[in-house]
Amino acid sequence: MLTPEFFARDTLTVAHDLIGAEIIAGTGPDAVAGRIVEAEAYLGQADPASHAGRGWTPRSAIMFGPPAVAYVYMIYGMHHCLNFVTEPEGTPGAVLIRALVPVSGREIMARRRGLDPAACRDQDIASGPGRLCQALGIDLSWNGVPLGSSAPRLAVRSVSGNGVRVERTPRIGIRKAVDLPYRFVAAGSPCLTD
DNA sequence: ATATGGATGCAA
DNA sequence: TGCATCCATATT
Repeated sequence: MLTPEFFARDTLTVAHDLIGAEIIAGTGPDAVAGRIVEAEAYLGQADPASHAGRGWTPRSAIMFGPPAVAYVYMIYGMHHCLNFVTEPEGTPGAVLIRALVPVSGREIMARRRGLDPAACRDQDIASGPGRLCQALGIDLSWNGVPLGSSAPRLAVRSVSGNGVRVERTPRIGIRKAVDLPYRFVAAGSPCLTD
C-alpha cells in the first residue's frame, strides 16, 4: 500500500508515479478496484487552475492539510471528483484521478454506472472523473477519508513491473492555465478521456 | 450543440 | 443575499 510518505512529495512526481497504481475503494462485498491510467496534478499558489491557487478557503483547506487523504468535491451540481492530497502538511497540492481500468468488481462498477456489465466496454466504466466516482461509489461523504488506514474505505496499491509508459500532456477541461503539462497518462490505454 | 443543477467564493 | 463560475456527462 502506498503510504503518507509517498504522497508527501512533489505533486507532479506523485501524479506521475500514480499511473499504473491501483485504487481499492469500499469494504466487504462492495469493494472494487481499478488501475489508474490518467491523473492530473493541481498545485498551490502558482497554479491558477487549482482550488488552492488563490489561497486558503474552506474548500481548499484540505489541500493545505496532511497528505494521503481524499479530497472529494462536487462539480456542475451532479458529478464528484476524486483527488489525493499531496505535499507535506502546510503546502497545498492534490492529484485528480481521471480514469481507471476496472480490475475487480467490474460488475458492481458497471451497475453503479447504469450499464449492462456484459455489454459495456471497460472504457465506459471509469473513464472520466465523474464516471470514476460513480463507479467507485464515491460522494462528498468521502472527503477527508485517509488512504490506507486499518480497514480502509480507500487505499492505493503500487503495482511493481506494471510496464506502463507514462506520457505527459496539458490538463483537460480547465479554463485557466490550459497549457501547463500537468496531466499524466498510461500511453496507449483505451480508457483515457481524450 | 445543449440541458443538467449543487457547491463555492466573491461582490454588493 | 445574489450570481457567475465550475477539474463533466448524457443526450440531441
